[in-house]
Amino acid sequence: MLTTEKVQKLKTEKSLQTIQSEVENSNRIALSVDCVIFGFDENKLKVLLIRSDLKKYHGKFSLLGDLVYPNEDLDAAAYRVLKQRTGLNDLYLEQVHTFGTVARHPAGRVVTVAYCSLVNVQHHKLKILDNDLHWHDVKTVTDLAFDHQQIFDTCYQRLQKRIQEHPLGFNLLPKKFSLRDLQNLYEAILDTKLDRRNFRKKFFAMDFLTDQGEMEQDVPHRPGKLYKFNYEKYEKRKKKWVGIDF
Amino acid sequence: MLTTEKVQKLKTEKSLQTIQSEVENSNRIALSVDCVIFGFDENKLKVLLIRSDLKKYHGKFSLLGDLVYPNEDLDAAAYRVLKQRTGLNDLYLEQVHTFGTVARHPAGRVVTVAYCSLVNVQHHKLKILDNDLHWHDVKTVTDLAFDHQQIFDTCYQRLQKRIQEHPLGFNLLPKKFSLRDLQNLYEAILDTKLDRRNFRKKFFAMDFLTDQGEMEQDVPHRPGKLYKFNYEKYEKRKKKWVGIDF
DNA sequence: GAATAATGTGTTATTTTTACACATTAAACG
DNA sequence: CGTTTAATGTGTAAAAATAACACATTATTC
Repeated sequence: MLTTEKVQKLKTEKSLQTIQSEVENSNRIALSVDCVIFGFDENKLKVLLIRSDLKKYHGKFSLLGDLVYPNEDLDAAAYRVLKQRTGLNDLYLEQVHTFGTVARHPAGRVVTVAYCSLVNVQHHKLKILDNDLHWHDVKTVTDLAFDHQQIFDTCYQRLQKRIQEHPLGFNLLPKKFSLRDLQNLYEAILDTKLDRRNFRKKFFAMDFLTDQGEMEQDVPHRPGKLYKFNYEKYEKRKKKWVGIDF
Repeated sequence: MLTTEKVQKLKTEKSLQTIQSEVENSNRIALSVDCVIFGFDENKLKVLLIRSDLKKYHGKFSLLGDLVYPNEDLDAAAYRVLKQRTGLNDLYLEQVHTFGTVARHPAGRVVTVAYCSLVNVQHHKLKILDNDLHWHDVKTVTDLAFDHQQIFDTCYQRLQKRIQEHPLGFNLLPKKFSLRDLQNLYEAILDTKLDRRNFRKKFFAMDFLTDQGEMEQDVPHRPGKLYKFNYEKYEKRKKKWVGIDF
């Protein structure tokens, strides 16, 4: 693969060949990616799960994962898994954490990199439903296969944190949404109740929502206004967070 | 390594053997850890660097890294590297990000997991100085070997963020420190100037500093009081951050 | 047309953050 | 020893952000 060139071995330096031999099979480890894909539907936060395809974990659910190919970028592997398993592509995907204890996988040493993703359930209908792929209410996620419960918990905590720092939530909503939709989303993700008036004030003050002049349809009560999130405005005004606080 | 048991292959399930074969050599990848170790000295933020031990990057500096052993937990590998290269142990170590583009290492496919660490330069004198191991001012870190510049940048940004959310900074200071020391640390890490009065007010309000009744020694001006960070009090009062803000 | 259930809005009190100035103390220096 | 120097140590007032809280409005349902 690499051109052989004459290299000197100095006291403090190693040749490419030396390193290459260290990178040989004996030191290699299987590497996988696991995707924790959050969605929002019926005012509940959901996560994509499938039946574990490993007999040992028969009946248990697991995250979407697969081995990383030797000639494939890590991030690309995460996108591929998502595409292969769900038919989804073109969405936000963030690396969260790498899990690497020796015994985490029953088939041998497999280090896995967890990715977190947020998709709009309305606009990204699943195209593949193999292995009971389904949206699972995060409130009832327990006892996943492998160490996937730990991975899920880590990603969920990260989501809770990130959602407060960045406008990720809008990826989970339809393009046009009411402020009630938005508040429901935040309440579901943060698992808390928020004051409606202060919530609205907060978001209006940010000034990233544009009034579409449209109203909700088919709601059994006074319809609310529909808004769009203005990414351009957000990008321009993005603030760098400074404030010591713990 | 694993006991062979009779397993049925169902439509949606794989046997351990099937998975094991997938985890075979052809799918394995070399995995390394790289440590970005921050210290603080002479009112400057430093980072531990060594000369790259790879001829191709002769003269360039690099982070402390090594391959992960197949039978070694990922976190353990990071601690081992730190110990082996510097003689240091018993310190805070946090996983930051995993870098996995195909061509990031000239010797072949090597995915690396970056760890970030903060050490007290005063209390953790380096015991090993091979390969020009030294504390390098972060302001002059440029053009590192491999993709280590990117890794360093990522870790530095993470540090800047984490230092504002958690009391990590105290790991970089002597056990007893003046408020000026503390402010210098924050100013160095965040690369900004802070108002002395507001800074003091902030930290006193947190109420995690205990007055040691001692004063600075050998300073060419009015000595300041020395404080200790009270970890117990912090653990009890730790606040969960809630506040949508972006 | 009355009841219902939501949307939509404003004020006040509290807390947090920012900006800013002067007296105090110990060391250094003549 | 007294003066200068360079830092520590403290308080207040304005501004901004947050939290608590109530009532009129609108569309639907019955």
